[in-house]
Amino acid sequence: MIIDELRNGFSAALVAAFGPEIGEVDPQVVPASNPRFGDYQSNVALSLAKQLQQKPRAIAEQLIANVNLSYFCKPLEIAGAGFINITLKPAYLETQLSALQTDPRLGVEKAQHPQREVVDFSSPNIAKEMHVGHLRSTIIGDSIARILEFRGHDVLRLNHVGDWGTQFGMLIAYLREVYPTALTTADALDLGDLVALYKKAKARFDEDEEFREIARQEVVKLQAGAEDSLHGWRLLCEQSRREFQVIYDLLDVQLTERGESFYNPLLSAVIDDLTKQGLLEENAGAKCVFLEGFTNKEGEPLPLIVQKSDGGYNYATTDLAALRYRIQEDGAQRIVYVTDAGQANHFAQFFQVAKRAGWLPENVEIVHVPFGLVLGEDGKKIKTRSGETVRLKDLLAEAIARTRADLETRLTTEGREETEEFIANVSKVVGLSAVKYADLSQNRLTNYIFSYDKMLALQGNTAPYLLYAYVRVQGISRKGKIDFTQLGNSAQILLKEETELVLAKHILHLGEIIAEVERDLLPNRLCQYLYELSQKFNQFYDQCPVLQAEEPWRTSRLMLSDLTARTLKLGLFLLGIKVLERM
RNA sequence: GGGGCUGUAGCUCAGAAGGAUAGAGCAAGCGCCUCCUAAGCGCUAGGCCGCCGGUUCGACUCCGGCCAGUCCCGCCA
Repeated sequence: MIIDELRNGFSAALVAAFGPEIGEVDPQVVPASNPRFGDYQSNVALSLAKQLQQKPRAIAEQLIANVNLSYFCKPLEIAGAGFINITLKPAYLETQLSALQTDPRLGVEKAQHPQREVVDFSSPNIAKEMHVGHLRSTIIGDSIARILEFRGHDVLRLNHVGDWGTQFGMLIAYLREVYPTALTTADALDLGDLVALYKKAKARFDEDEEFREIARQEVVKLQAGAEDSLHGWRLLCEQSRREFQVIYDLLDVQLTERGESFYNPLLSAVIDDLTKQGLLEENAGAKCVFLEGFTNKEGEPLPLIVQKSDGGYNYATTDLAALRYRIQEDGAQRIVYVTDAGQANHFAQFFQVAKRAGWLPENVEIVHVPFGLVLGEDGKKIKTRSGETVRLKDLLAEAIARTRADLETRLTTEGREETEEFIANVSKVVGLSAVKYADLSQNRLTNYIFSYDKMLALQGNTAPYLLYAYVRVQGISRKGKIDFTQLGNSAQILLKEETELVLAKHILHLGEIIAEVERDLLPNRLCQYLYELSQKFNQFYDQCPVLQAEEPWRTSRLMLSDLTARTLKLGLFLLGIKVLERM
């Protein structure tokens, strides 16, 4: 990457000017804070002033005298208090861009040390419908997985579905009573009815002591492997799985299902090992590990319960077992959990227990990637008009339907005729892209206000705006009957106009952005980059005729347009978004 | 009571491993289609970066305290 080359150049200059011990300091090369300061800047002279007992500008001068970057940078300039401004030579940019012409990775390097990484995301519950709460985990998790995969990591995408535990005892016990066929015959009930029965079962569980006991017995039967219970359970899982798959197919998300039940045989070993470590204590009949740094209202240490007083295990036990399995059997070097921010406490707690139990080798990193809630336009938790949780299926269908309505209106006003197939496809791609992009383009830590009108808007930082920029490039190739792959190896990119230079420089930043997203796991940075790319392309498109330009500018501009489109396509792919040729 | 996250323009949000006058979009106002889709581009206006202190040559960014919102806090996940 260009920035690495600059860093190396500055580090060498630091050694040459001030000796090897100074060579260790960070050369502080960053993208310029403002275009009028050039392309990059180094702030190292300011921070060295005290240590070297010299004025920043004097340090900067000595540095510049020792920097050897003239083969691709214009003469370095000192500005302000001692900033060193760096501007790249257009000829160098032209060469770099030409090199991208044949590079399918568009300059994005592979990770130097590829790792085995687990991304745990989506995680819906069996016998319930996916709702808006699963939206962010699914979309953000998928994008993170795509980016890690593209960087060359060996990624295991795990769907830790809720397919075990108390709620199943409850549901099965209730079905035995009111609708036993559901436990013996596949698809006896549709999922909507199942969800309704689940709610009734829950209500019954909460108020009926006798039923509670029956439900508990059912959990014990299930965990012990009783065939009739297992059979019913499998039917429920099978049905839910198919429903989930409809959504995953629609969203183009790949996942390996490995639910909570998978870890059932490993739970007792967690308890045994914790006992051996001397971490386990019994309190009011429950087995727990008392935590450091977590206290209750009275200031006493808070426990993490790993075995309930009735002998059953809970999610903390499962999460610990899963963590061990992923490290020992999957060989994970990094485990990323994409769940809502409300679970931050839980993760901090079970991470602590895993650490204290010695289950976390030095080279393994575990990280919770939290995200905020999805809110309605009133700023409150999103609900349907009748106050129900919004089903994901309905939410996506609505986005597609609204896109279709917008599209049809536009076709009418523009007098365009399009086939049903075209309309259906554009509506689907734009609608789904809009939902994904609206989510991803926001810093995931904050709550996010869900608005169809905003996400489907044709202007601003939205999916339709980016898709339109891509479509514009394809429009050029259609109109001019250009095959971008046949522009010829000898063709040169020439950067003359300001908008061409600005666009070119932006294209060359992709690698830096991807590296940043990989480090911080913040896909909104990539969205920001792609939005700016689209803006810069539109400015170029406005200022510079392409097809009508004289050679060699015509070919150069065609190449620049194609590079923009390929960068957009790749970037959007990493967000899980498809492009369109026309819209 | 403890803890997490958030607080930046009227609205929705960027920016935070410290760096030069704080950025977009929407909404408002004004321009630009004989020319590759105007689903676009340009211009104008709009800010005690929640408050108070501290560290630093330099703080929206780091630290401490306070205020507000929100979520979580022993046998649900």
